[in-house]
Amino acid sequence: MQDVGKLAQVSAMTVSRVLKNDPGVSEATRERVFAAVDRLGYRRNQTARSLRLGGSGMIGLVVTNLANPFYSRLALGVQEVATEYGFRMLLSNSAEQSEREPDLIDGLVDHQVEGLIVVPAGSRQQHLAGAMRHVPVVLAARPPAGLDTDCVLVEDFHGAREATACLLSEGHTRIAFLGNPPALYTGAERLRGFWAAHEEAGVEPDSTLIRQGLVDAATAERAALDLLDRSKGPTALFCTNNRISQGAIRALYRTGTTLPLAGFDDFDLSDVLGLPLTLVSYDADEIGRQAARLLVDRLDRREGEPPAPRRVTVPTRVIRHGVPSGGPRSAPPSPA
Amino acid sequence: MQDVGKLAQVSAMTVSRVLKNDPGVSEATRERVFAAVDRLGYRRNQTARSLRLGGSGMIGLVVTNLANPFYSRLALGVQEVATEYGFRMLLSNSAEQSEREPDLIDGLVDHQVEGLIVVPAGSRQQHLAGAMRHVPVVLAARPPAGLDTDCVLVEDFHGAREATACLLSEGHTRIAFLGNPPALYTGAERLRGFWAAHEEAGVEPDSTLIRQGLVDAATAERAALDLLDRSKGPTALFCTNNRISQGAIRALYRTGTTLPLAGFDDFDLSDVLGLPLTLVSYDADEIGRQAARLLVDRLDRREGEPPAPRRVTVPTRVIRHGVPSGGPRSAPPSPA
DNA sequence: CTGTTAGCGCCTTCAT
DNA sequence: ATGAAGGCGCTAACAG
Repeated sequence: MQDVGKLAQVSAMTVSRVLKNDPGVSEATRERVFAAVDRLGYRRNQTARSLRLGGSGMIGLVVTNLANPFYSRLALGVQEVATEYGFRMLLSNSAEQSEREPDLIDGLVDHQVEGLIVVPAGSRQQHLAGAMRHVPVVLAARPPAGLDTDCVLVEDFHGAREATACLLSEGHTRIAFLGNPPALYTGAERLRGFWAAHEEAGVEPDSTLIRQGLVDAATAERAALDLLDRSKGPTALFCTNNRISQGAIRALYRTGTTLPLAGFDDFDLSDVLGLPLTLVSYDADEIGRQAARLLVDRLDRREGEPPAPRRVTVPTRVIRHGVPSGGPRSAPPSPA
Repeated sequence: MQDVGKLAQVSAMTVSRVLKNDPGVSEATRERVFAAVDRLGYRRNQTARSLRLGGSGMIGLVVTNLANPFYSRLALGVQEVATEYGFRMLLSNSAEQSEREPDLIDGLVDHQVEGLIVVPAGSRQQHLAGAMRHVPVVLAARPPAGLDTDCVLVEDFHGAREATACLLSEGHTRIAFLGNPPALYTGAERLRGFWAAHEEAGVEPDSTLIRQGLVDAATAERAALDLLDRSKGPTALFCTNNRISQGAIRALYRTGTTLPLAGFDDFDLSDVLGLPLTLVSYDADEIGRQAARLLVDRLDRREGEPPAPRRVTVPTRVIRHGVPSGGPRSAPPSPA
C-alpha cells in the first residue's frame, strides 16, 4: 500500500480510503490511486484487514462426503447464500470419519471463520460445543445432540412414511428395509417412518427383512443380494438413501429381478432405469441455503441476545417412476 | 494469548513457544500453559499468524460446477493432498460463468491463498495472468492459453479416439457426435479424437450427425431426440461428457430405442442400464491430486528459479457394459 | 529457559 | 481532503 501510495503521490492512508470507497477523497486523487493500483497489480491484503477489522469474512463448512451429490449440492447452496452476504467458504470433508471432525473444526476456528455449518459425522458432538465458544454453529441434515443451536433437517420421518405407504397401498406386505446405521439420526428417523407406515396400514413388518448399518452402495448390494436369495424374500424394497438405493438396484440387476423400490433421495437417471421407483426427493441446495441463512442471521445479531435455537425443515415430495409405457425396447440395431 | 499467559503465570511469548512445540520450554511450564489453554478454550489466531509469518496456509480452488461429480471428486483429490501438506482449501464455484471467474480469483488472492488451482470456465485467461503475479496457478482439466504454467489434463484425444474406434470396429459407420462447445478445449480435443478414429478406419464421418455446443443434459437430450427422429439416423452415439451421455440416454429411453453409446466419463449406475455402453473412464480425484502436487511443488521452490511449465496427463481407460447376459427380466411381482 | 522489542498490512482515530 | 500515530494477535530476533 505504501508502494501504491508512492506511485500515486499520496500516503498509504489515502490509498486505503480510496479502496474502501471512502467519500472524503478528491476525484483526482482517486483516479491516480486506481491507476497506480492497476499498474502494480496491487491487491489488498485481506489477512491484514481481517486482523484489524476483527472478522475474516469466511465461514466454514464441514461435510461428510463431498463425492455424494447430496453434499456437493448442499455446499453449493451454502456458497450461494454466503456469497450473497459477502462471505467466502472454507470447506472441509470429514470423509465420514467422526474422529477426524474435531481437528477439522479446530482448524477452521483457528482460521477465524466467523461461523460454522456442520454435517456431524458421528453422534458425539462434544467438540461442537467447544467450537461454539468461539463462533456460531449451525447443523445440517442431522440435529444437535445435547447442543443448543440451529439446525436444518429434511422431513425424514414423514418422507419415509409416505414412500413406504405407497408400497403398502399397492398391497405389498413383505417390504425389506435397507438402512444406514441406526446411530445416525437419519437412519433412526427413516426407520421410524417405515415402521409407522406399517402400523397405519395394519401390517406387521417382518423383522428378518430389516437390515441396518449399511454404509455404502457395496454393503447395500450385498445385503440386498442376501435378501433376494431367501426362500421367502421381500416383494419390495425400501432404502434409506441414494447410495443404498443404488446398491440395491445393482443387486436387482445382477439377479435379473424387477422389484418395486422406494427410497430416500432422488438420483441421476432414476427416471430411465425402467424400474418401478418411489423416491423421496428434496432440494439439497435448499438445506445449504437455509443453513447459511440461519448462520448469517446469527452473525448479524452477534451483539445482543442470541436467538433461541431454531429448527428449519426442508420439505420432501414423492416422485414415482414406472416401467416403460411403450412396448419392449427394440433390440440393438445391427450396424449393417 | 496474554490471558493464557496470565493464567499460566508466564508471558505471551512463552505461550507462543509452547503452542509451536518449541523445544526450549521446561516441562512444568509447558503443562501449565496447556492447562490454561484448555481451561480458557483458547485457540491460536491463524489470521495473525498468517500476517506475521507471511503465509496463510490456504490454497484456492475454482471449479466450474461442483454439482458435477467430476468436479467434486477433483475437489476431494485437491483437498487430500493439500491436507497432507498442511494447507486448507478455499473453494469457489464459477457455475460455468466465465465472467464471474475473475472476481472469484481476485477474492481468493485477496484472502492470501498461497496458490490457486483453477478449472477455467472460458477460453479467455487473461485474468489468470493477473493472479500469477501474486501466486502460482495450476490449471486442471483444461490447458493454459497463452499462459506459462502447469496443468493437469486427461487423455482427451486418445480416449475419444479409442472409444470411437470401438464402435467403428463393430461396423458402425453412422455415429452421431454429441459434444460440448468447441470453444472448450475438451470439446475440440474429443472431437479431434472422434474424427481421427474415423480416418484410421477409413470411414467418412457424416457431418449432419455432428452436434456441438451442448451444455447440459437437457440440451443433449433435445439434440439426441432430433437425431433419432431423422429418416437416416445414426446407428450409434458418441457423447463428450457425462451430462451429455445422460441426456442422450434419456432420449433413447423416451423413444424406446436401444443404440450403442460411447462417451467420456463414467457415471453412477452406468453398469445397470442394460445399454451397450463404451465409456472413457478416468480417476477424477487423481486430477485434483496431481494438480495439488504440482502446486505444492511450486510453493516449495518459491525461492529460486521457478520450474518450466509442466503438463501432467491422467490416463483413461475404456469400460464396456453390455446388455444383460441372462434372459429378460422377470415382470414386477404381484404383491399378493 | 524466559521475557522484551518490533513489525507483518491494514484501518480507526485524531490531527492538520 | 489528507497525513500520523497506534494497535489488531502473533512471533523472529535479540536480550537476560
